Amino acid sequence: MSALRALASSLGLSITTVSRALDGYGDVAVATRERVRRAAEAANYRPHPAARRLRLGATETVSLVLPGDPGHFDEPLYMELLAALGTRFDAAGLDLMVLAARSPNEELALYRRLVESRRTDGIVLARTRVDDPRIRYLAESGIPFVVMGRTETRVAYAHVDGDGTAAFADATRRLIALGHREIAYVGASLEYTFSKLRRDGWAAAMRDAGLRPVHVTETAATEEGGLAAVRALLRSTPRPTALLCATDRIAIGGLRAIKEVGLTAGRDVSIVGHDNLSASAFTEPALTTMDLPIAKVGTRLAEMLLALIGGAAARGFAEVWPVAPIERASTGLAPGAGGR
Amino acid sequence: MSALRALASSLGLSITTVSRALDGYGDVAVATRERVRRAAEAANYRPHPAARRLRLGATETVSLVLPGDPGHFDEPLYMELLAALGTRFDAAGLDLMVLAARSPNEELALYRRLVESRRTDGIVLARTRVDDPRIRYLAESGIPFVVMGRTETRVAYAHVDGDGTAAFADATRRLIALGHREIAYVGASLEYTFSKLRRDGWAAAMRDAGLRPVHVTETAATEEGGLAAVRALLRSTPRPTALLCATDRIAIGGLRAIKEVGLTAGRDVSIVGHDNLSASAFTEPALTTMDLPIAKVGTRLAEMLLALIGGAAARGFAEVWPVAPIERASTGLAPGAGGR
DNA sequence: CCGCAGAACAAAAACGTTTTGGGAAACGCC
DNA sequence: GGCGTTTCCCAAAACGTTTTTGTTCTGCGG
Repeated sequence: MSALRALASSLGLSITTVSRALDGYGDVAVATRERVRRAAEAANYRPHPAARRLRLGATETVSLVLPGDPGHFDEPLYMELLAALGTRFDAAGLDLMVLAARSPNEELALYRRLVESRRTDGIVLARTRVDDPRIRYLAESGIPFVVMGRTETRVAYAHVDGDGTAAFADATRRLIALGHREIAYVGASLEYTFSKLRRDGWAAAMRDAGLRPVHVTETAATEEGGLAAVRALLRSTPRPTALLCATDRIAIGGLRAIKEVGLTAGRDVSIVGHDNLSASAFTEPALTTMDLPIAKVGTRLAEMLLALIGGAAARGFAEVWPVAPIERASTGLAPGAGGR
Repeated sequence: MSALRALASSLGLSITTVSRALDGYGDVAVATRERVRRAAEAANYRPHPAARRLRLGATETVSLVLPGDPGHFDEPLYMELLAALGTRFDAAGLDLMVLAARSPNEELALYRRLVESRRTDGIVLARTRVDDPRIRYLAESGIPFVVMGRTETRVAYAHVDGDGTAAFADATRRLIALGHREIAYVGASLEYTFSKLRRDGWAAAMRDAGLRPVHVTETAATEEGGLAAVRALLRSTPRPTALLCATDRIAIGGLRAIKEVGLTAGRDVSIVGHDNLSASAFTEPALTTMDLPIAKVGTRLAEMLLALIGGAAARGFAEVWPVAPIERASTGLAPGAGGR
């Protein structure tokens, strides 16, 4: 016998009344409502989720797809994002489901399957590309979704992102103030929006200062990628005296490249990252970086998605948050720039 | 009209036949089955999950709770585990749901809610403690669950773990062979099984070599924790010449402590970690560490859980995998040990 | 005293599947 | 030709809720 039915008959009531009492409807006497509530509490009653979902036509579930970029998804940031999303959604009574794409090309198909199978009320999407077919598809499908990051599109989509452009422009200006002139940008593939935006910030600040933004490298957003890219950069002439890296992982690889050629980071070559990984405070020298409060971003994204599921329009939800600079020892005066 | 009903009527069949055709039952003519399959394909039909789950009495969902240890859960390992679990469960048609505990004390309550609300067919549990109430509860509740790691209990529970004891014993022996005598263990809290087991391996190898395992430190499994712990150790007399750290994050903090006092890791002090984080290959010097293939562990755990859900008994599922040593530059001959 | 409104509860439908228990037609066998 | 067996299909029940649509009182105004 269904749990609800058992509860009802034990109380001598109909399941209708019990259900409505638990949902706090007004058409059940206060005394009865309380009696039902206590009994439900005592019996530890919970409505059967599948039954509820079937009846309601809602899945009470939101989903996130881990990008299928082998070796790239392991960024600690995702963990923090997941945790924040999880707690917020849980508080709202929604389940958070995670899928993993096996490869980048499989990703779109996964999203497609997700919405077609009607297993989810909403989707959280991250690691955006400048031209992002996933976002196009989701927007077209009409399913509520929120995005961590940005993309280039004319349709409105709910998102939160760090202001990488401003942050990298600021960082560039700070380096210029320290006397640097040859400042390189070491980015991830520019098809990723975050990488492109950060490059734009760097390039704009360079031009504003009358400098030419010549050194641009695209590489994998890993330590290995950073190592290879910076190795190459340090062989170019004129040799950059400062390196603006799109991520901390790239910068950590860059640090090693600097050491490899006998230079000292923070003195001969300044280097800056982004993400403020926990390891970045412990590199040698400690890495200058930038910080976006991922947990807060996650919570905000969750709230946006809840609103969208509730029927709100995506149009109002577009937020670009400031990124906090974190100065550490890996940046300093340009060599030969003279005292402070 | 339900999708199934629509499909059936468009084919001039009953929903029974369509359902059975799609499930590949033998009591529907091959021709009909194919016809149905093609039509379903064309209509992009998927059974409504909630309806299916209600009827089947299965949630087709498994869950994992992110430990509510603020600042501790961000270990990249979890990401890799999640990805592996996700792909394997997805292949089996199960959804992977993640919850996040807000604090360690809230964790047990979360598991309780999880099983009581009947929202999940199985649970994956990680970050085990020597005395782990979560495992006791789950075992008692009868829900299928698998564990990454071990715990001390008399009940059988399905698990996969790295053989930290053997790995740390081996590492200790290697350090002894390099001439080290004062070898310290820098662990996480010993209430975590992994930390206790690794300490046991170290201690056993020390005693086997006639050395006294005196230097044991418990600290947070973070870079900060490692920094503080190693700082203290380097002030003790006799000063350890080698440090066996329970995790890479601890070791990364330790590296900085070594540098702080003007010593050189790999020459004056050897240091070893565990986890083989991507950053560990890029520390200065590169960190000697150990590697457990987390993705494979995840896949295996998923398979175990599938078997358990299928009715298998937990008794047979207990695996302890070897951990591969990764030699890098942070270990070397003990000072004054004389050439090889 | 009649009728009516409101309060408190209940019967039944609906959500979209899967599966049980047939049932009709075709077939093989004596 | 009758009879059991297969083969193929279907009607209906069931899963456990929520919600729609009543129904039965009670109290009250006229």
